[in-house]
Amino acid sequence: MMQKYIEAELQAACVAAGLQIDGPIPFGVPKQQGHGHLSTNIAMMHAKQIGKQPRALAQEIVDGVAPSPLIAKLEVAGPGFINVTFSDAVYHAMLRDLNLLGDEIGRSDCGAGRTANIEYVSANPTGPLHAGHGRNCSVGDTIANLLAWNGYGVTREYYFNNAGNQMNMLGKSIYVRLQHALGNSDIEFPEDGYHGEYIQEIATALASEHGEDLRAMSADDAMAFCRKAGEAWCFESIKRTLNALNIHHDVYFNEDSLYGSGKVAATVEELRQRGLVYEKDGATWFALTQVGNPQDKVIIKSTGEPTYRLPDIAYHRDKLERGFDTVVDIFGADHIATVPDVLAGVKALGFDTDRVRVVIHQMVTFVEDGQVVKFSKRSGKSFTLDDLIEEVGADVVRFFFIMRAVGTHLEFDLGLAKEEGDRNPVFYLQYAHARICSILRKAHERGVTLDTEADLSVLIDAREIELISMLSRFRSTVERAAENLEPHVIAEFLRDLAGAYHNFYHDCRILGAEPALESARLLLADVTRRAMRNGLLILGVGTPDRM
RNA sequence: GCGCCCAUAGCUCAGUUGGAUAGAGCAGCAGCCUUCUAAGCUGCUGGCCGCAGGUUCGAAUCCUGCUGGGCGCGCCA
Repeated sequence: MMQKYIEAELQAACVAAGLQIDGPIPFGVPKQQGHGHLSTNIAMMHAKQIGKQPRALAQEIVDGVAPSPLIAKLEVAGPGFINVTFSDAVYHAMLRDLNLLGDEIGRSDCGAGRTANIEYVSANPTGPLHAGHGRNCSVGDTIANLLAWNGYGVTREYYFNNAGNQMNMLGKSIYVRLQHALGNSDIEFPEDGYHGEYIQEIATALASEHGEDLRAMSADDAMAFCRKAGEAWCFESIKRTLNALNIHHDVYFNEDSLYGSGKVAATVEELRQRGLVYEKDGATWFALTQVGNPQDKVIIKSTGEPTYRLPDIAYHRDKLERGFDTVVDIFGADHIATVPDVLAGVKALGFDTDRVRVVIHQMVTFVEDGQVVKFSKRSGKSFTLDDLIEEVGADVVRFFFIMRAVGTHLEFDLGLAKEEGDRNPVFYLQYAHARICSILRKAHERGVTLDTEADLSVLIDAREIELISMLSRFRSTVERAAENLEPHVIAEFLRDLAGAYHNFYHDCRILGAEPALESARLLLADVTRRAMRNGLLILGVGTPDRM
């Protein structure tokens, strides 16, 4: 935002100095105080090609910029940086512009006219979501929010399979528990069955509600009944959990529909026509080695059933055919193996794989009191996402799961998450928001009203300027986070924003200051409130008015 | 063995796509509330950016090779 105030001037000066510049001038925000508000290395980048010393070239450029009331200082520093220090008036102008954005502050239209499909969660209905699923849920939903905030038409999608072996095993597991509940204790529980407590819960419910009917059924019918009831139970559980996290999908896509529509068969056929499919050992293979992948993979088993790979390819093709400009997949690191196969598949079918963006998040470790907490999905003592939400709250769950870069292993500190105090980073942000709301309430009580026309030139404290500077970076930060599909960038930004506000709050008295100053500071606080609120909304975290 | 990810302060992590003296939080130490929320603020302590080379004006960042850890490598998803 600051750049537009200086870029044209510098561009002209560069041309005058004999530089050929294509594209915008690169700017950075110096981290060091005393290096100005904005910095460019343009002279260092081009010094060599026109045979000048970097510092000399930088000086030449600086000399070519006409004095302006907007620029307080323009100087050459270090090996050849050009540092720009704006006058306070620039910040006052920026704050005025930011205020005019109202509740839309932080919103961008850089994705306008484009559509994006984000597929996340996508757990099969074989059980409740476990705590580790929280990362996929939170990352996916936050990315969807980010794209929406940048103007994309966003579709949130959940892909599931309710027809495979896993579902049969779910039905069988429930069936056996049910038989036990009905008194047939001689049936053995399947080796690789689902051991979770919820299986027992479902079985007990079925026994009491449909015991007589089930007794009358054949084993196959009863098992099918159990499978169906199990699926319904699991889906209800999953949706309830997602609801608690404020996650709502637009589309639930059933893998099964790809068979009904003939898309799976068509995919095999088209790959075959391109010479990428062959039969071996009774199975049908996808010749991935022909497109540069390390090994061929089975897409239809000798039993006639497809492996997950085939419908996955058909599914991605379907998403691309639905016309989304961008198709985003959110996968855990344990599913990384499918990515090259699926991409190779859709590429072989003639689609541009640049439209597909795969976010792979690393695994989560839960830690308490310095000890790693071990949970095994099959042990029966699983740690569900519901348990986690109950323990630490939905806001903390969402925030903790997105506060680290997706590519790094996430250590989820349960002790820290449970603290409702100053050590907990979520509260630091919410506290800043609540504090501002409190002041606005108090101002209202005192009859002090928000004045959009307030004279902002009285804001000259370093804390005030720093806070405005932070606010001015909000939109570009949201754009960058969306562009790179990096939710944690927002969390980092909001921490800095909250810090800048707390500093301002501490040093600059608002209520009771000189009327002009009070008015200007109140406006600054309110713009900060809206930015903080929108940032928290992007993260799907609550925005309490008081704490 | 092969593929992907990671390695930065005692701990957990940032680092604006290659910039200046590498930053936060927590932990530790020392301060700040008769005034808008102290869930806050200020200061101090703390570093071979895993190791070794390379690329260039300049590398935590890019390339190569190691070391250590995570996740995968199925006619499971």
